[in-house]
Amino acid sequence: MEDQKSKDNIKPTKERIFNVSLELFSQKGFNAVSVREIAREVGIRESSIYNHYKNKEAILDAIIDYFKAELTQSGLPEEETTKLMDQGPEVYFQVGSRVYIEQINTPQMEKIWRLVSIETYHNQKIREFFKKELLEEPITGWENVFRMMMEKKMIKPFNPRTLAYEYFSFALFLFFEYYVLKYDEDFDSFMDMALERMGKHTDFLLEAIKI
Amino acid sequence: MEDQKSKDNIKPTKERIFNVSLELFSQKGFNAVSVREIAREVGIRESSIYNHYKNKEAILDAIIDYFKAELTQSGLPEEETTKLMDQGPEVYFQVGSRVYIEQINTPQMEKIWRLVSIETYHNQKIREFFKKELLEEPITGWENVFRMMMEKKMIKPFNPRTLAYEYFSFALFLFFEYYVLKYDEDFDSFMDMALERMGKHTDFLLEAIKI
DNA sequence: GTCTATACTTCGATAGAC
DNA sequence: GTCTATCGAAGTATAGAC
Repeated sequence: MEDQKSKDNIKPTKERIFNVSLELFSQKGFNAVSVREIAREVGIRESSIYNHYKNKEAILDAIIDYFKAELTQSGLPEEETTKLMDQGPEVYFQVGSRVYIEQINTPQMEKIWRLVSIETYHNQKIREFFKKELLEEPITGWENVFRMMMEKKMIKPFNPRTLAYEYFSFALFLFFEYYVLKYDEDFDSFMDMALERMGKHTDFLLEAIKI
Repeated sequence: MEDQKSKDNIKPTKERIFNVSLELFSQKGFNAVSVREIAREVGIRESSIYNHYKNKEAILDAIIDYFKAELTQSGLPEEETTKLMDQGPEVYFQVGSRVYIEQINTPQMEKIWRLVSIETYHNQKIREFFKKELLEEPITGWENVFRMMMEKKMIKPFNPRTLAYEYFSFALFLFFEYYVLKYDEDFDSFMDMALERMGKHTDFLLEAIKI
């Protein structure tokens, strides 16, 4: 099997610019990476970058677009969700969140998660994306899950939106703690850590609300 | 009463540099503010800045030091804490968190909270500060609170650290949502929003653990 | 599509007169 | 302690030869 370098070298230049930029942006942040540095790492002159992307911002836009597309196609089919829930809330949280997390945590996506985390404030496009796709959309999704569980008499009656926040804010906290505060430390991956701690969190929440 | 501008003009230049820098850093982030811009806003030339601070980084250091000092002296006295807790967990959470939040939310401090939020990743000093003072120290503090409540048989037995995370991660989530995602929107202040939503969160948590 | 060369801008910081 | 003047470094981006 070829190593990463030789595999990258036969890829089109535009794709190599994309990969190198993502790697550097996710490590240092957008502003801290220069076009010169990207070009050096790709192995071309900086002027050649502009044959593939209009400017530096356009590279970031391409990364965000890629991220959006990956997220959009990662949802579970409706019928799978219903089938899973019929096995009870415990199974739903254990299996459901594992499947979901695995889908959105490829090595490529890990870098983009990191980039989104560290640039959420500095870049308006990323901020809007975060608010919509990583906050509002999941909260509404979990609100619906809790409402369904209530209708199926699996859990006690609560305000489903309150439950959604109780559940999901902890996930966002883990996300922030891992990607922003502790990225330099020696975790294996976000997934291993998150799954274990989300398990404890879910146990606590379920104990409080299940019938 | 004098307006802010004339009050600022009679202050020492060093203090005016501090205030202007804090204002600008908290709005745009450290890197996005130039020494020229600070000087212009203060009303002096940029070379004069260096008579008061060694360099741009030193201004940021001064702000962080000020922030640390304010936080250190804002704790409640031990006896007050105990007295409050003896009135039951509901009172403790309602009154205790209100007093605490009020102490650390002066207009000056709001700007620093914001600055810390948006520069946590980009600046190593701020990141270490965040991890220690705004994450580990409060978590340990709340862990002790829950342990005391358990010893006083006010709440059911749980892992106190788990409870600390259940309680405090929601606060950090609100903090992040307000200072990073929604700062440009029309909230009155973090406090009004946070107190109301922390109330709901605390009600839910207490319902789950109280005896 | 890549190269060399360079324009243009902005930045942090310093020297030295007053 | 403030000013004028200026330096050197680094950044984005473009023109034009090959």
